[in-house]
Amino acid sequence: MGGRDTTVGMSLNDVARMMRRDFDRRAREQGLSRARWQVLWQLSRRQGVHQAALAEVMDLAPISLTRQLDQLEAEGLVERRPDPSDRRRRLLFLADQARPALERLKALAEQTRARAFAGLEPADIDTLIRILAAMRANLCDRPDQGD
Amino acid sequence: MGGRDTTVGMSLNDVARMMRRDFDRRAREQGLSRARWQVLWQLSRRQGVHQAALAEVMDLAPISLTRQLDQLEAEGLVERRPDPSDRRRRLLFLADQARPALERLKALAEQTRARAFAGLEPADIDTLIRILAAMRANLCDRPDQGD
DNA sequence: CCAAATTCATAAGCATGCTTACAATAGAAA
DNA sequence: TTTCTATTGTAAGCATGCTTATGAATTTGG
Repeated sequence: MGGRDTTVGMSLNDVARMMRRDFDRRAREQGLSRARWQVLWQLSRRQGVHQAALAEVMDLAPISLTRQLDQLEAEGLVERRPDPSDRRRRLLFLADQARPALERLKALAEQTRARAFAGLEPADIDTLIRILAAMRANLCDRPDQGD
Repeated sequence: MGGRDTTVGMSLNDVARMMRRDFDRRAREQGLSRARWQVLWQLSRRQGVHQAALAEVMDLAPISLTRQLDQLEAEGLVERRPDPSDRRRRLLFLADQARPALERLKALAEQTRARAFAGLEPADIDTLIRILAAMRANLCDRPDQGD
């Protein structure tokens, strides 16, 4: 059937989903979804980016980010300011008010990580990192490959 | 920053997303999305399951599966028959008409797999399989862990 | 400098997942 | 048997991603 290798991809997907789900379950009690937390997390280290650049970094369609930002701005967790040098742009800033939630969620991510990697040798984790980096390089851009 | 390990989880998620995206791009030209293809694929090896069981296997909420099946049934790719022994249930069958598409999509999945794992040693792939299995076991069920 | 092409943010509308709620049915308890 | 409980499939409505389209602003070519 040749399905074994195909199954690796599925397993990868499964495990990624299980990690997301574990984190979501924790984050939910904090009133922040993963999607929203990731915006805050990226923003915390890129104060002043404009939306298109942040969408690029997050590998999200700009419109998808727009909607998250609408919500986060309405809740006072994010601030959008006009860019004086380009009136199309809006520059993004993390509101100080978002910091505590950000820290809480970071701790939750650590819990999920700890659970997922429990019992694995550091060497295994290093190997995983190396494999994932190679796979990422293989899959980057160039939409015409595969055989 | 302590962020390195958290980043492994993110990388895993990223790579899984990149694989999904690569496959989606290929599958799109066939008129079948990943979500729909996965239903057919699972069904092909589980003829006659009922919906709740299939949802369980696919780790999907039953209602999510219901909608896919509505569509697939309307297109003649899936057949729903009443279960004579339980009138609540509807048993699922893959229509013969779905076989060719299924085979095509399986080939596409193989292309994505080949691209993702290009240049990796078989030993690395085995390691990846082992690590993913361990992680899966770590993350299975039991919603109260993590520290 | 002006017209054309590009970029930015956003809207409209679809796809697919979820939670919650419900009616029909099956099974267990009495 | 009758009643209570659990299971099955589904509806309604939300969350979050996407594609495609659009207006405003910028950049580029001439």
